[in-house]
Amino acid sequence: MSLKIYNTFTGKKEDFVPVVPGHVKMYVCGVTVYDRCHMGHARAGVVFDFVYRSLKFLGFETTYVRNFTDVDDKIIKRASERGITCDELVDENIKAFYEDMDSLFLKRPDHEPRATRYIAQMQDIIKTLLAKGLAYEAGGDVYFAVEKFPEYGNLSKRHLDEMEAGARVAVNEGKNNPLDFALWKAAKPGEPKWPSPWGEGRPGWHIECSAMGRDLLGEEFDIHGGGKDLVFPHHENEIAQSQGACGKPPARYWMHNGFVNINKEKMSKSLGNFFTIREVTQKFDPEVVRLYLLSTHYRSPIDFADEYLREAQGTLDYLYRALHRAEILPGFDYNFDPNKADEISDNILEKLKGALEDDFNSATAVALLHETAKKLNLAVSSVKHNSVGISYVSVAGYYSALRRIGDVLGLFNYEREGYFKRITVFHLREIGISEYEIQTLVDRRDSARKLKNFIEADAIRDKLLNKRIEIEDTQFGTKWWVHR
RNA sequence: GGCGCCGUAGCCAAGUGGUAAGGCAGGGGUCUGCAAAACCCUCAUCCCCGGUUCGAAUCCGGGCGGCGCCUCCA
Repeated sequence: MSLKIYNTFTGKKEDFVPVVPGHVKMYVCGVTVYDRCHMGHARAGVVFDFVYRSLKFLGFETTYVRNFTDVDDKIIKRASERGITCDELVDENIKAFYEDMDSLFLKRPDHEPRATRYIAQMQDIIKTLLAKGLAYEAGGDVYFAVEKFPEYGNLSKRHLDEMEAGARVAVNEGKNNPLDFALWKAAKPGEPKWPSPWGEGRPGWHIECSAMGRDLLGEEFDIHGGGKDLVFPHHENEIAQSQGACGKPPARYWMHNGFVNINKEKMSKSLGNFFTIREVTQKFDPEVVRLYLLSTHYRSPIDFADEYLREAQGTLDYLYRALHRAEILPGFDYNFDPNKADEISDNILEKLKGALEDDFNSATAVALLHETAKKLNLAVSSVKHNSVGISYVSVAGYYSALRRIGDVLGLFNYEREGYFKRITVFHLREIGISEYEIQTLVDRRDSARKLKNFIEADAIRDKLLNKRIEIEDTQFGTKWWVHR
């Protein structure tokens, strides 16, 4: 099998054929940096990070571009409300963006262009469009004339006459057609501005992606991604501009991720039902958030609720426990020769490949995570019970396969016991008990058990359980952890 | 009003022509002093009605229900 990608443009899953064999060029719309990122941004970020990791896993060389929109109406408005400059606002939010996205273990794209650094390239495109008669000037503004571009509406599957009938389009006196959109906006007093052949002003929203995509990836690249809400008008307009100027659509495959919902409704600022990334990662480990977001296919909507995150948390605990059990096995070798485990891991990774090639099916990859962890647990317990040499090979095979799946999903970033230490510290502070206190109680219970004083031992266990500390008696001694 | 998506077990969620992945919850076990953890077993015929087909959750038509876009938005 080979990679198949659902293309919004055709509405079908298609065989993926890159412009340059073996090399994928991908452009994903980033954020407008006027505020902190919410879970919707997290989903788009995680989804395309997963796509990026998948492409690499599948053996493609990949060039990934994700932009920042750092000039825009909302930025101007917010900066003036707060009494700071646009630059200050932008810098602050880019910094916050990196804190949030880094916390979610997103790999940095190869290029992260900012719109304001591409003013000249945008103006070049606008000049071309004017020269071709696809755009017109109106009092310092420049608009794209949608009627001059016959393919307009092909991406979002709508037609000009239908949209005009919709009548929800704002009327602007400068425009010939209410659906025409701004390529260049004349500057109002106090706004950021750049000189141009049409007077001082600033670029319209859509033109930046046309300019940056072309500059960094060329006139025709492979994948263009973003949230579903960008299909219209943003990507539709981007195609109009780029194709209008260059003669061909900028990208071959258009990928759009579904929304994050709250109670089945779109999370949005206007509904006031949104959560910022930092609010969520304060309650749940970022890897839990990743695992949850990837447990549903990227095109489907995903409902967001603590209850669901808690389930993902349970799964992540289970996975880390399985890894940990293998790691503490006497004689476990982190540097085990992977060739010896080939048959096992190859088989699993072949399945992973199948899932990724099927339009990046992360949900199936997550299922594979479960299956592999279960087999790892079995292999570990068989080693414990009869120490047959061959089982070590199985342990190594399942262990490395599990980690490999985790890599593609962006999980298991915490080394060895790091994950458990992290959640322990996090929750103990919340519960208000120290590790020392816990260990003292655990030791007292062990003494009681040795004397077969089970009433005392169980009383201590209950006491710990009340503090959400769970006890596990193993052949290697008594372990405890925070029950979440 | 136009366009589009979706409807799989109590819940979450894959599967898009050959007789339903995975997870949570539930039930029954193994292990354990008892637990916990882990493992094993168990738990659906795919919104409704027609049609195409040897065969459909999967294709077509019609309903019903939910959601999204058409305005800034991941």
